[in-house]
Amino acid sequence: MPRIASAPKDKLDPIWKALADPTRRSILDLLRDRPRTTTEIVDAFPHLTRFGVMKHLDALREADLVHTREEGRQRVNSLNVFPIRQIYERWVSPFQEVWSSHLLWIKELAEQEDSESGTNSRKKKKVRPLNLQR
Amino acid sequence: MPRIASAPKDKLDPIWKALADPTRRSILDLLRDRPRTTTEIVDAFPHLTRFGVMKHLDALREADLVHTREEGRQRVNSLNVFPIRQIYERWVSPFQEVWSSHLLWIKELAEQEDSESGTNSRKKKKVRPLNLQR
DNA sequence: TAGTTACGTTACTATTTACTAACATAATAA
DNA sequence: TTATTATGTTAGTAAATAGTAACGTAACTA
Repeated sequence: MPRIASAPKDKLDPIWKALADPTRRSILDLLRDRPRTTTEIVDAFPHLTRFGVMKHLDALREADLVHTREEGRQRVNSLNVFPIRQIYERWVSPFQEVWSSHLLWIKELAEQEDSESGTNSRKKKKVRPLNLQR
Repeated sequence: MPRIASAPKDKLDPIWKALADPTRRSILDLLRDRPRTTTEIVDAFPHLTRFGVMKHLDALREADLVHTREEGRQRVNSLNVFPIRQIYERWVSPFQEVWSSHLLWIKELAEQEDSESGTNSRKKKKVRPLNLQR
C-alpha cells in the first residue's frame, strides 16, 4: 500500500472517498429529503443489486455521513451533515481568501497585458505578483 | 461500464474524483501558498515518481482545479478555486438547512426519551417528526 | 405453523486506479 | 556545440474498487 504511506493520513479522507462516488452522492440526496429504510434505498437504484447498494451504504456509514438505527426488523438510515460541515471548514472556508486574491490577480494581469499589446509577449517572462522563485 | 450508466452523469464528478485523493489535496494545499513549476511539485513528493505526480496533476487539470501556463521551458501551475466554489454551492450550502433541522430533531428526540425513561422502548416504534412511510 | 419480507453475507469477477522503470524531447547554459 | 535541466511519454504491474449471483437469517404476518 504505497499510497497510504505517501500522503499523511488525512482525517477527512473517508469523507472524501465516500463523496467521490456519484451513486453515494445520490443516496445522500435521497436522504436529504427524509430518512429511508435500507430496502427503500435499494429500490431506488434498480440497476444495482442489494449488495452493491449496501456496500455504498457501508462507505457512507464509515464516513459518518449516514446514521442507521434499528426499528423492529427495519433499519432506518438518515443523513448526518456534520462531515460535510467539516469539509467546508477545512476546504472551502480557507480557500475563500485565495478566491478573492486570485480575482485580484486576474484583474492586474489583464491591465498589464492591455498596456503591452503589440509586443511579442510569448517568450517574455511574466512574473506574477506572488513570489515564484525558490 | 455499469457505474456510468447507473448514476446520472454529474457535472461535478471530475472535481469530486480529483479531490478524493490525499496526494492531490496536498498538491492543492501546496499551490494555495503560491504557484509552482511542475518540477517543484514533483520534488515536493520524493516518495513518488515524476510520472505519478504528473498523473495527479492531469487529474487536477481535468477538474479545472489547476491552471498551467508556459514560461520558457517551465510550466507554472496555479490553483483555481472556482470548482471548490461550485462544490460548496451544490453541496454545502443546500445542506446547511438540513444541518439546523437535524439539530432540532435531536433536541426533540432527547426530550421525548427523557419523558419516556423507565419503559421498554426497545421494541417501540418511535416515529420521527419527518414523514417516513411510503 | 408456514410463508413472506427485510436485512445481511460469502465467494467470486471485472474494471479502474495508482504506480514504477525506462525512454524521449526540447529549452537553456557552459 | 555539448551538457544539463525541465518536461512529458510508453509500457507494463499491483492493488483497490465496484460489481454480480447466490445463499443465510431473523422478524413479522396470514
